[in-house]
Amino acid sequence: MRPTVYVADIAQHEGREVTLHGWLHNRRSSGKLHFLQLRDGTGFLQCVVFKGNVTPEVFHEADHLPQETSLTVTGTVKKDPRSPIGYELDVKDLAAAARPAREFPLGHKEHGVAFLMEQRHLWLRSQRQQVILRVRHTVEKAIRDFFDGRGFTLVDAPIFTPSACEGTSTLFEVPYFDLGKAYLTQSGQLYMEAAAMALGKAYCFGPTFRAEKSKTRRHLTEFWMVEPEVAWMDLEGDMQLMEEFVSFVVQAALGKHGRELKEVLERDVSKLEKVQAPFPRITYTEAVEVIQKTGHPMKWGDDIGGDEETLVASAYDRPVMVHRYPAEMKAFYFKKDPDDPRVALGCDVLAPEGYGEIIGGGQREDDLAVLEAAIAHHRLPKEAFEWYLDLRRYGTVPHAGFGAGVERMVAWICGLHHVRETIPFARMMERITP
RNA sequence: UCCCCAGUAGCUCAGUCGGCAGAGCAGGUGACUGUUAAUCACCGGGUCGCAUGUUCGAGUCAUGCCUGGGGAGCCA
Repeated sequence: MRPTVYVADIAQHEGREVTLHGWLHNRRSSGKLHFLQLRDGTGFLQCVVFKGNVTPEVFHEADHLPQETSLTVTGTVKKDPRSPIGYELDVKDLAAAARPAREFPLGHKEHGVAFLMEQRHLWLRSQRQQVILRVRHTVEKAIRDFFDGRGFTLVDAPIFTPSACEGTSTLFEVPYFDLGKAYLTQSGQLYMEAAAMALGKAYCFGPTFRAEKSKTRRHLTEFWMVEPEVAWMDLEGDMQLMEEFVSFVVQAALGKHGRELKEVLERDVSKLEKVQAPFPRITYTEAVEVIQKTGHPMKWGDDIGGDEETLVASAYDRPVMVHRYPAEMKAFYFKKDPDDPRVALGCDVLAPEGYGEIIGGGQREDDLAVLEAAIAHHRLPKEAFEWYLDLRRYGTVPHAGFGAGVERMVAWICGLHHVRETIPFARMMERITP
């Protein structure tokens, strides 16, 4: 095999004869010219087969190769203003490595969502899905870079857990030897609190599972979440961390994929350019007033649902931070506001353009007696939380953190209708294959 | 768990009042020296989701079921 040249590096080879490996993405013909669109994972390159430049056998084959044939092409790299990437390959020779055993199911016209999800393993080959997967990769790398650059330590949380972290959501149950039932994690937060008491600043980044029967564009049963936790941090510090985190990740994705977002995904990137800290902050109480002013029926104590989220978020051109929710609506571990015990020191970040909650977090209850009372109030089994209570028994400190959903962030950044396209193989209530 | 919608060719869909199963794309055979989802001509392609019922006759009407999609609740 000759050293492989990639489409992404094609400009370096102008005027030279090179060999590329890839797949036949599409093919057009115009008599004595065949146009082959070669896809190699790094980009798309038009290979021009002129009848006078190749053998009759090669010319005939070039007009009969099916879509997604794997092939090797040799030719001269030529500059051409008609090409979207500025270059074409003037083909001298080509050989099919493997013709498809049967017709490739995905054409270049429209397909329905259900069919595309059934063919997800093949759908990934489309330009659009390639861009989304690359943005996801960049988002995940930016997440790591952000925390690593601020002295956080990555601490992997367990996937098997003995019980619910929050006691509300439905969990996936699995048999666990002689110990009975285990559950797939729905949050690594409690473990990160333990890690923060050891390392000061810690975060976990991994899959999370929710067995809720949610059928919406914002839900998956298996999704990825990053959860930082910081000792000696209050809600104010936490909110500052949130806005700096979101800004960093969005700008990283924009910097690396701005052109693809614009050209392939048709994203209005000017809206992403505005995503710079600080973000607007309003209390839950203020949010309720904003919602009421729009004529939407709502009273203090009601949850902010999807419609209400959009009403609040659409008032700003940046993500909005809604803090100090009614304590009754939040999990047992949230610390109550000393100035108003009706509300918890929690904060949600709502993305603009109707993408909803991308972050949830806040300051944790650090007082042993108050936390014990909260566990009792929520009717949770105290035995299961003894280790968690130990964190308050041995040198308790104020601490805070949050959880950010990767798929919702990617969907927002890419401007997608549904989170299922942001994860390589989505797991949903009605789908577990491929 | 609840509400709404859809299921007809490989794919996307049309199918009127209940009366012979259709189109575009994809595939095949050709034409064309600049195509960008190329275009043009011709050809092949059907368990109308499943079951029961009404009817002389059901893709079409009724009931039930299955599958999928959208949303609510809940959440990231």
